Amino acid sequence: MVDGGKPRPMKGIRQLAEHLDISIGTVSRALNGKPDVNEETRKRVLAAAEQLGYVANQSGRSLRQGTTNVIGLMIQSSRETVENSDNFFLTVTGGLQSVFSRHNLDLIMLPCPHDEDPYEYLKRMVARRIVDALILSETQRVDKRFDLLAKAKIPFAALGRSLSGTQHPWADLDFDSVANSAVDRLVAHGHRRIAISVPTSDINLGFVFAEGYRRALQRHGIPYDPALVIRAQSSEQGGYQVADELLRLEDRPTAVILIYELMAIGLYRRVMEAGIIPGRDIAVVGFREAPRAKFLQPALTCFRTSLHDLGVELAEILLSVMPAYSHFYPDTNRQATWPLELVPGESDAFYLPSAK
Amino acid sequence: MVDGGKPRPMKGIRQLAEHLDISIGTVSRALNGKPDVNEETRKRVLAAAEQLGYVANQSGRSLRQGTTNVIGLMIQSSRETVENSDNFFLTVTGGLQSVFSRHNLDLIMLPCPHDEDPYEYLKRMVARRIVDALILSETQRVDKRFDLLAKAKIPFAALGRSLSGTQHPWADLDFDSVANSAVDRLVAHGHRRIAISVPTSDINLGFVFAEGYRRALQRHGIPYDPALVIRAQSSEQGGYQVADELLRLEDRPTAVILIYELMAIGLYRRVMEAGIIPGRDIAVVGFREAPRAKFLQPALTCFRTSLHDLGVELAEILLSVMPAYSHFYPDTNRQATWPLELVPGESDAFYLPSAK
DNA sequence: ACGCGCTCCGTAAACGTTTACGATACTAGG
DNA sequence: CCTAGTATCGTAAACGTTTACGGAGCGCGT
Repeated sequence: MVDGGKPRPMKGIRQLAEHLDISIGTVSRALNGKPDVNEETRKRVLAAAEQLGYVANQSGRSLRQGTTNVIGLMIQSSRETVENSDNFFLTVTGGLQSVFSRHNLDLIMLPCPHDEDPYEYLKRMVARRIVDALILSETQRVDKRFDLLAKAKIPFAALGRSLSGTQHPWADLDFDSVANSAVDRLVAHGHRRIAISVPTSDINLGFVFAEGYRRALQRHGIPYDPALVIRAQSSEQGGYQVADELLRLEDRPTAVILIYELMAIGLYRRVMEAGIIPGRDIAVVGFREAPRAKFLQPALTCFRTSLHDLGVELAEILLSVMPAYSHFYPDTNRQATWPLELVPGESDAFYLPSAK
Repeated sequence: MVDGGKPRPMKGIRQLAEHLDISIGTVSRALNGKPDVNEETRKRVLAAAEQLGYVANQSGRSLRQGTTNVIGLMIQSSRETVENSDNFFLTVTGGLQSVFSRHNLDLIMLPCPHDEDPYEYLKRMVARRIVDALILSETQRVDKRFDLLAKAKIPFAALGRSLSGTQHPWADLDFDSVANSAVDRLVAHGHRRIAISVPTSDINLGFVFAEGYRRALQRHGIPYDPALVIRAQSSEQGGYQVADELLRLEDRPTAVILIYELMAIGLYRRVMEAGIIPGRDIAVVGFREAPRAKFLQPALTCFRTSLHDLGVELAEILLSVMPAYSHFYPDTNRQATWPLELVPGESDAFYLPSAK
């Protein structure tokens, strides 16, 4: 052995260059797949890099080419989110990464602290240029963050819709038609007094959900009663409160649609305390996680989808608005409502006598 | 108005300097609170920076001073994690951030893709120098990642213990004494044949949990039966499978300890299918989330803790091993087992006839 | 022999900061 | 008036990359 074959800690591309006895520029070109470099030397460079464990310093690279190869997913982890979001984000993240990794992009999650204004937090992250592009989640009905990103000219997409940021790219669960189908199904079972739960925050999905519900009622000629739209946290506790509200109503609904399946746990509990059996005395339809719903007693009728695939779609949408990658995804539809599939359970299986 | 008061997009500290008509070095010193700068000019600089919306480019800063002011929390989001971890991470993250933000450190989450080896992923992240320090989670019993970090001389702490990385700093839930207390309580109720669920993966908490269980049995003179230690996913599905296993045993246990409270949903379901009523025919004790457990029917006896405060503790532990911050937390205990508190429910309230 | 094009490689500038160092002005003490 | 000391500021180097540019070597056609 001639000299140090032992991989001592890499300092930078310079060390690698003088170890190979070629210029630093050539090494860089070799590593980055640039055309004008001999295939023979490229192999040597790659081998040496692998052996010495060299990985390009991100700060240097970012500084030079103004790009970080990192995509940020901002999550607010608001109180409500912490209660309800489950592994929603982790699952979507899996889908996102499966696409990003093909382009050597890394995904990081940016959790906005509870006590910081999301807008300010985002502004800070944008200014620090720590990411090349951003994915926003938990979109509000009006959400100033879109204007911020548009003004900063940072590519972005959203996990969820918003009225702000005209025509911004997004992918979102089809809350609208879920509410629609749920009403349809319940009406077909003879129900006409149907309650619905919506989130307490101004998150846009609540509005979309409620609009789908309202539209379905109208289609069936059922009058809209605001008292049946119940705001509650998307948690077991929230489900308990929903049931509480329902029991308090004089003309008690015979069915209820929950925006989050775990709410059913609290709701079941509360109505049973009142001697009411879910699936027999009251119909319940939930949303979003079929495997979980199956284990409730009675099994919750629910809507299922692949959040992973939603992540894939969203990743492609984002890349299609990033100049450096848009040629890979030229004809992408920039706004995707993600379908869900009904999974029948026993929680709404009974028919009201009034139905024929 | 003299000239452009309108904040046009900031290019860098240079623009800011010539706008103020002072040197770039002084601006930098002013912004960073260095001593040798006139208080008067510092005020002017800060005001101008605020007005023009200048924020230091992170790449430039990182390149120069070799520090990023970012802490990474690596999460693996393995299949099992996605099923079970819930908002565990988001809640702990809140605690972490409440400490980090005091030091102007940002926390990002690094989700390792399912199809990538965690070790390789971590190596990549370390080499790219995207973070100053790292927090590992979902620690395996033997976990090579600790050696990697030690070798790379990157400050780190772990959310969870491991046998690797001798004396590495960590904070962890006290799985040991939870299992202990659960057994104590069940034995006091007259149970002697007590099953326990552990994770399917090699995550260390499963071993710790099982050890506490085993130790408690020994203390009570109850023989250890390996058939009663049931490996299952920490999910509703897993709970269902646990119940399945229990029902298949010839000498059926009268009590079961679950490592994750949502497993109770599946377990309840399965045993009720067999005509067995939880809380009457079989005692169930769960773990980790009291507010959720309360809404199960019967309410699950459970152990509660503040994951937020666990995050706070972990953050302080990490900072205490970071040279730049260690003087803030000089006498921190570097290894913290986090206590949990029993929340009695109805799922284990009954006493076996054999108990006096 | 000459010019041209091609392949491959080295040189050096540039990215935006921070910071060591030196320069300047001013104050105080003699 | 001179000097030392202090407060404040400007200058320039350095961090590790990427990349525009030019140069060397070579083959080939005229």
